[in-house]
Amino acid sequence: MGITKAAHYSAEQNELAGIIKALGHPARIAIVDYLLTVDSCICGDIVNELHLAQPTISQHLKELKNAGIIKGTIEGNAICYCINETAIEGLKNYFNGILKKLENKKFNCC
Amino acid sequence: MGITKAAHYSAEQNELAGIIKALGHPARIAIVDYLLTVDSCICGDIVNELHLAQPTISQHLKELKNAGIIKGTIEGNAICYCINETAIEGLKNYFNGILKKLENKKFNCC
DNA sequence: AATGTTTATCGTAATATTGCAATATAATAA
DNA sequence: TTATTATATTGCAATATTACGATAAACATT
Repeated sequence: MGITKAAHYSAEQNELAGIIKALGHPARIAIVDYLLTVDSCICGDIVNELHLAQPTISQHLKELKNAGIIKGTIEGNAICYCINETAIEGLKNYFNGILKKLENKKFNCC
Repeated sequence: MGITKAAHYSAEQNELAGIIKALGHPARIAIVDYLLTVDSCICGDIVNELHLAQPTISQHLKELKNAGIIKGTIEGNAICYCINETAIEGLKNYFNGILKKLENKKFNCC
């Protein structure tokens, strides 16, 4: 990013943008896709699934975790990552809220 | 962004990440917020609302438009921007789909 | 035609992101 | 203890994003 002026926006706008930004990369969409397909969630095999080096995956996982989109717990040697349902619900509600506001608008002219 | 390897992901993943990324900035969240509050959508006053210079706003509007999140039509001298309901529905459906998949998963252990 | 108004584009500086090799850390296995 | 395995961190090069001043383009008004 460049020089984002976070101070100009509300806390809600900054937080929401942060969460959404975390999903705004195909690798991280792919990680979420993958977490949904596997029934176990010991997820070292993400490195084999995506064509990215292990440090790169680790970095993407960290960003998803910081944004609250995934949760991780230590499972002995490995780490268990899974999707944080609450965060996804929050995003669904945000977009649903936009749709409801659009219904109440007098003009959405374009 | 750095060196994103778009070729490694599916067309759906790339497209979705692009749309989501467009909303992953507080200024663009604020623009969407603002478009929802005004009943007219002649939107030159976005420049007064957000604390950003006119070229910066124009650039953000362009990105939102490229991503399909807003639509713009020429209204004489000015331009009328409004939210593209279809795109928002798509995003809502994506997150709703994740929630449904989570319900069907045997383990979401974390 | 000349002026003003509104939005877009260009060029560029400052900063952020992406990806990876090398290395570190932490737990397990031999 | 010494490997081995799994994940994280560091450091860096390549690239992308953000913001803005200057300017252009398009239309409206006088």
